[in-house]
Amino acid sequence: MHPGVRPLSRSHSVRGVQTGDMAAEIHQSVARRAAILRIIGESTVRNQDELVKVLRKQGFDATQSSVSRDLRELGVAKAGDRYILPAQDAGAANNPFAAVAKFVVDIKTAGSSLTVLKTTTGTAQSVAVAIDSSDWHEVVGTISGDDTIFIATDEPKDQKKLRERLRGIFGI
Amino acid sequence: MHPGVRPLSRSHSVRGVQTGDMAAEIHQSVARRAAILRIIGESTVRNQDELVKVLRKQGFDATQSSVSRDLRELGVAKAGDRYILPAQDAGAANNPFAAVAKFVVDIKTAGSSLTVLKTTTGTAQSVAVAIDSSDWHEVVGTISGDDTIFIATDEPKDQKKLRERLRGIFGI
DNA sequence: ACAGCCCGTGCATAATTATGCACGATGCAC
DNA sequence: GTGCATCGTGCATAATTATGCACGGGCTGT
Repeated sequence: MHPGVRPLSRSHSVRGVQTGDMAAEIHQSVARRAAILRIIGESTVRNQDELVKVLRKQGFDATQSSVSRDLRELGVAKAGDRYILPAQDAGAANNPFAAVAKFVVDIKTAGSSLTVLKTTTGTAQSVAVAIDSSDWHEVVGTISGDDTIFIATDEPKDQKKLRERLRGIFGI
Repeated sequence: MHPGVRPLSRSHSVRGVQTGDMAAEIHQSVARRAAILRIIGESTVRNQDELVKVLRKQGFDATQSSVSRDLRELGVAKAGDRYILPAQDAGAANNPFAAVAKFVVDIKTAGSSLTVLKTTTGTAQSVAVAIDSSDWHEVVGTISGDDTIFIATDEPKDQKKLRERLRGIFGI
């Protein structure tokens, strides 16, 4: 057993959570950044100290410096006295998933190399094109049918990384 | 004569300027704010001191504090290391065609009621969903296969109108 | 076991931005 | 003319944000 597996096991036993939450714990800053986007989208945030406090209420401990780095990484802007989310208009223009994300209904894995997406009928190909155009280096290949897409990755960590990314994109 | 008029007269006699420039002089901050928007739109501005310098080169004398107030008033945002203009186009965020337009390869008509779209393989359904979501009142109904979409309209003028609109959207 | 690499983080503080205060200019009413 | 209100401005500095540095954790290879 690798030492890295132990926190995983402890987390499992204390919280009784499922695999999805354990993955979220491994990628702490990923979860925190998602929370930041949500907080800013839902309320007015005027400065980083305020954001630090709101994050703490949601279980994230981070200092102003980490938050500054997060905001920079996320492309969040400050207009006058409040933070605003990255412009969705420009993002949508370059975001291949903007109009096809809604077609994805489920994400599963098969073994350690295959990720399976279920879509609404007849839309798999469009979603697959968006995935292909993203050129993720973890992805070895994709194949799509009518409502199902298979995405092959090499190592287990690649599959895990891909799954987290897809969850973020499709909100599943 | 009011004492306040004297500097104006002196300015006129010394510079030989015209009414336009006198108006610009009266509304100094209005012109400066327009210049700020132009500068930010044309180049990368990283901090307010830099903007003060560029403004000075264009004939505007203002300190960092005035510029800060201008930017606040103009709704200019700072994202990471640069200033960005206020979002001009929120409409694109709601554009259902943003990511599927590229799938359409041809537009034809059949008779006076049918418009036929050809798409890349497997993507017709996604494009049809975007068309349905637009709720154009000229459209009676749509049906899609793998790479073909039929759009029914009632009168010839409706078909013509639809075709022009689709040409505009898909650039064909 | 170790060393090396990479990444995220907090601390301290440099850099940047915002703002309180006082002032000058302008317009208006008397 | 004066007095008052409003506005924009600069100066000084408070508030906010960004970043250099050191550290710890995780991962990989030997």
